[in-house]
Amino acid sequence: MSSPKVRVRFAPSPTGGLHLGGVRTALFNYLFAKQNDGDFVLRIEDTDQTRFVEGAEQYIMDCLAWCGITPDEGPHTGGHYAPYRQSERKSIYREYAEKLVAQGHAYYAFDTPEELDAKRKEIPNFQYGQFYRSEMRNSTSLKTAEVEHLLDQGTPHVIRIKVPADETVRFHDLIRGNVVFETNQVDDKVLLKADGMPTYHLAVVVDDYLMKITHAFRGEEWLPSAPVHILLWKYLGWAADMPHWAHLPLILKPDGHGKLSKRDGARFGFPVYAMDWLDNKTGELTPGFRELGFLPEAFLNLLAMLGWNPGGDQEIFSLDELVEKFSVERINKAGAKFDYEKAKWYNAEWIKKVDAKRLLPEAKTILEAKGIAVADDEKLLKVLTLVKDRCILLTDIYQQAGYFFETPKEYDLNAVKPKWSDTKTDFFGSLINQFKEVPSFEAMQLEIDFKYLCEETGFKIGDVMLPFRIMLVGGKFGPHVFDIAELLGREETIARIEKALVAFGS
RNA sequence: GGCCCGUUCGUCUAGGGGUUAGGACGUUAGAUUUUCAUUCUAGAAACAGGGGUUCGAUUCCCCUACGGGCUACCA
Repeated sequence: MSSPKVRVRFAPSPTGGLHLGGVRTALFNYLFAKQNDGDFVLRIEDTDQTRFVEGAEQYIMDCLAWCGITPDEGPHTGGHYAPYRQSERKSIYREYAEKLVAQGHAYYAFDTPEELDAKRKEIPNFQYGQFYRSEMRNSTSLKTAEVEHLLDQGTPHVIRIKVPADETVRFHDLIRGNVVFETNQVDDKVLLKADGMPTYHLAVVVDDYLMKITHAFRGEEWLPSAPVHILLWKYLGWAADMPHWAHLPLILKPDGHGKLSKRDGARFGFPVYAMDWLDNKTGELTPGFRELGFLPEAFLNLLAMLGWNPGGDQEIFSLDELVEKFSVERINKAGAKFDYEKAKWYNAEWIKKVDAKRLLPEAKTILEAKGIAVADDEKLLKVLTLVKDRCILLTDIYQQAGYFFETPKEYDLNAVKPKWSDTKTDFFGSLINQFKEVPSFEAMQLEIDFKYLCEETGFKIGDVMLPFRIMLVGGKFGPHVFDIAELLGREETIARIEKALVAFGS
């Protein structure tokens, strides 16, 4: 019998922005699926109605689309296993929970939140499980008649798994090897909440089964609850179909204290979310990698290298290469601290690597945001070719390319004024005349003429080169001056010299 | 506290019973670029500690320490 088609899922909760770790989980799922000609499923885990955030689901879709790892099935795409939102699957879960109760693997519990709180205060290290189960109000401790009465009255209740005593749960993790838990340490997790919604624990098992998921990649934070899931797979009679587990190492804060969270962005000065996230309630904007100027290629690349590597010296990988080279065996066990400096390096490498044409849409957006409307794509393309290697973030395009489309508003006068003189004014006057007559306005020719004029007037090239740059650019940066002049064209170059002469002379 | 997972330069990591422990980011120094960035060259920088096993452990085993995760009618 051949093994079933590989199917993986990315199952986020729509509770806000999608952070780094989430995208990496999605990426690893995607890589594994595509490498094995499998399906990548998006499932929205919106079973907690108190944490549901409007717009978060669309945001997640947009993030995946931006990254280029779009799901084969999902709430927007559809698929054979729809619906893909757990809230829309609500009616499915009760049946399985009740089945577990009937089999004695789960039970009704009537404890109120207040009662649970009290118990937790009273008993240190309280666990709702075999040791205290009998002290609580549930169908294992109450008389059958009383349970029926409570049920008939519609008393709010949950269904909890009945974790057995003195058993050992063993399972194989693709990343960690054999993992062992003693059931005595596992508590009776709630499976079905009082509002009729399943908890993650029930929903993930039922849906993974129903959706024929073969491999489950998720964060390491889920490792402690894995025994509950394993038990559920067994009790539901689906053990043979249980997916292979792979618990991914966490992405940690740069200072190594805890897993990376949304708040760390502001604290360390880097983005944590994939894209800008606007909290409609507080109006708070959490910046994203996309808006800060990251290329999705770079974002994915750096994420992939956080916890995985193919073994060689190569560090730059396209998505296709990642799909080809990815292997679960080479995922690390230890958590990785996020390093923003290295993240920026990946981005700079990708900007260099990518064709200028690829940058066109982003460049236009960035320039337009600064009030520069680019009509001439050809010119922008030439400009980008000239300056893209000098950009670390896409947003650097404004500084590096803006002056090609806009006369400098300010000049770095400190770099010129102290050494300015009337003779320099004369020099540039002559330069204007020369530029007016140059037959073809090309960088090479301009440079030759410029140098010739220097010789003629007795200026050292260095003395007039920098002022010339500042006239055209505004500051001490940018590619070769004569390349800039050529692109600016005769008219604009001369206009800028004339304008700057006024500023420098005053 | 309990349980689980982990531990190679500051960071991401390669390696693996005998190696000058390799690469990358960052950092330092120099070269190039008559601006800045790039680029190039060189340098500093690591096997958490203690016990075993072994002729030999950074590598295998155990313990300790440290780090992380979980411990909700959140995921």
